[in-house]
Amino acid sequence: MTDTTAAVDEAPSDRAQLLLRTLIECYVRDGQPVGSRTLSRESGLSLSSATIRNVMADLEEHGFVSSPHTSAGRVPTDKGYRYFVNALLRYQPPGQAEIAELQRHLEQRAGDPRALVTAASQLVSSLTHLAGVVTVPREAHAALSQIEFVGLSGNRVLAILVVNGREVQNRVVQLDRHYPADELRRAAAYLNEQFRGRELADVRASLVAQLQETREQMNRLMVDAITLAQRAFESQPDEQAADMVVAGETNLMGFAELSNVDRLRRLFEAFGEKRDILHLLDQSLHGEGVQIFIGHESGFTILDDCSVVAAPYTQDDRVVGVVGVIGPTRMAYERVIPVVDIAARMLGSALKSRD
Amino acid sequence: MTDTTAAVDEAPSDRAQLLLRTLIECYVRDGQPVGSRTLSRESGLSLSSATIRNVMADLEEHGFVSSPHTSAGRVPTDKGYRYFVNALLRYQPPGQAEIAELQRHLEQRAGDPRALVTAASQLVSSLTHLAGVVTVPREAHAALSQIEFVGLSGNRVLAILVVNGREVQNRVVQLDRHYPADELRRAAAYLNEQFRGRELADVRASLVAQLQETREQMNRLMVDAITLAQRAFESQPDEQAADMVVAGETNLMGFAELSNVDRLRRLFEAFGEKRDILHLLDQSLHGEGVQIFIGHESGFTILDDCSVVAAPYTQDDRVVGVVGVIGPTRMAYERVIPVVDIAARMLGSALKSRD
DNA sequence: CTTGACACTCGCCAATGGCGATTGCTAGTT
DNA sequence: AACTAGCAATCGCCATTGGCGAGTGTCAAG
Repeated sequence: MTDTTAAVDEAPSDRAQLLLRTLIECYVRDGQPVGSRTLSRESGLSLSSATIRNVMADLEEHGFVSSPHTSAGRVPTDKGYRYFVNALLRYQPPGQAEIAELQRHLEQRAGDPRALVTAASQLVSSLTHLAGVVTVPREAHAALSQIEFVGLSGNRVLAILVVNGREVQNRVVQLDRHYPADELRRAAAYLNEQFRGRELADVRASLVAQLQETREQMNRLMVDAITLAQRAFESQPDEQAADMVVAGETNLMGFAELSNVDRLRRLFEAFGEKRDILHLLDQSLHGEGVQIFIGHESGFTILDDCSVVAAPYTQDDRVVGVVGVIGPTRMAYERVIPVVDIAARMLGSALKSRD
Repeated sequence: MTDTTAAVDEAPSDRAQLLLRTLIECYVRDGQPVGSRTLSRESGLSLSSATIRNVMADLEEHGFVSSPHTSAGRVPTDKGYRYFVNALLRYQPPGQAEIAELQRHLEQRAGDPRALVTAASQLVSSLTHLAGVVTVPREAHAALSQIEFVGLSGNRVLAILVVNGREVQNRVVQLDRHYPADELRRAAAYLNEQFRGRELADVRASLVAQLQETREQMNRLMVDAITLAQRAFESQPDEQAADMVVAGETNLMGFAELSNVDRLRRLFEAFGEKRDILHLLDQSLHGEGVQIFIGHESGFTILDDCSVVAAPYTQDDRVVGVVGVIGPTRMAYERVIPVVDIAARMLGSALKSRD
């Protein structure tokens, strides 16, 4: 323990760091365990393979690499990747052409959040050759621009909410009596005057309060109008439930480490059920900047050989969702991370409500 | 050629038919080539394996079965399946419980075509353990119940079309001048009075005609109203583009014959691109009842070891879409076909506009 | 027409052994 | 003290081998 090399545990020497980086770069490139000979060739250091073997033994002892079996080079562990990502990574941002393409595709869908999210998912997927995952924006910041009612058959009323000046939401409400057209119009006019520009959640709260208040005054018409509105607001649209858009899942087939059909199946089922993945992405929602879950760090065994790179994106300076990619642990982090980062920023600015 | 058995080419004897049926049933059940011994046990006939071998040789000569290699039983060919489906099939309809479940899930989504289609896709998928595919209904039969306009910011107007008394469509139209609220209201009132109950396509045609007519009278207000309406109708909503909903694709992983990751990948990419599959399903649209494409019959090499079972479904006696499943050629046709048939009927009746 | 018998074919599987890549260790070199 | 060359040992990979079993085609006898 009193070694002159001061192996302070956890902190590899400069040389070991360089070798770890080279090893990971080779392994990500070739997908095969990296031996000491290869490393001595590719590291740039002029060291013999024997020396490198010693270093590798240290790295293995500290848990940064491991050998699948006796006579097969070394492979990075999750801990190795983690150290690499935290300390050794040399980012390699996408070229101008790719950024321009990203920009172009997003710009031309400005105004339609759903289309934007789909495009963002496809774009990060195609730029990284991994699976793209983007959660749909939360409507946390939803200012009511306008509300209208349209009577349907059978005591049903269609409520149309225009939110943030551009997004339209429909909700069909089943009522217990028929509301004639002019009553609907008056109710809408009242609500528009009263609540225009306020947050949806805010509006809902006010409605409850007003209903209480007005009911005591026994003003029948008002009570009905407010009841109607309240019904419209309480029926949370289904799409409101947290959701996400996945793109390019098929990119994940063909990675040797996921070629186990059974594992692949469970992974795809996780994409389909969305629940676990959404839960994971939620964690990035509260963080800042790009976040990375390597292998077991995600906490879901389905993602054991996968990493998730995710970044929150904003709408008008408020975090409303996450854009990310899912791929094998062995991914080109130096290229993936900048792509996700940029995509999240661009999605944010494309979502900005500007009127 | 002057054989006493009168092998009139193409028409196997009764005994051969029975054996072909047994062979296919065994093969579908076990997934392994079926030998003469197994067949003599399972066919019910009291024939020795030697006799059966002779029959199999005939069947092979006529192309109904083939042997993967010398000493491995026989496997049905596409032609064998085709004959089986056309002539030998003993349908095995789903039980009451399953039908009730189907009914229940569809009923409770009545009125929301998109949800119905999704549910139908999931249901056929889970009942057959294959991939479910359902095209979204064409809006061929779309009677206008009501139209309303809501002014948005920046000269944009939201047109709300209520169709078939229950379905709601939104279209945002960008106009070249601002339309005040009362003008929008008057335009809507006019259109409702004029066109309520007519087909959308019909309405569109009338609008063009009227525009011509009215323009000559130089009635500015009318022209603007009709122009507005026309804009609303011409902007075909994107969702109108033929689309489909796939469910349970992951069921296809795990079938030995598709376990080739590369083939699986291309199959999944075909699901994602939708184009080819939609094209195939379109063919069922014009047919009647359940239609079956076995192996190469689909014409798409991606589906070479797959069969597609599809049936058109109607809305108010008009064919508007197709419900189907995609699975390996080796599927339990006797169970799958009735399920698809029933699902298509039920989807049709759940879609019926009833007001 | 059917059947039992027989020779033959061929995939599957497990055992085998050589090859090559890589490692840990040790003794020697700088 | 750090590095290196050399060496024995390990182990996966791969092709070969041979035995086993399932199945086939054929043929003569019933």
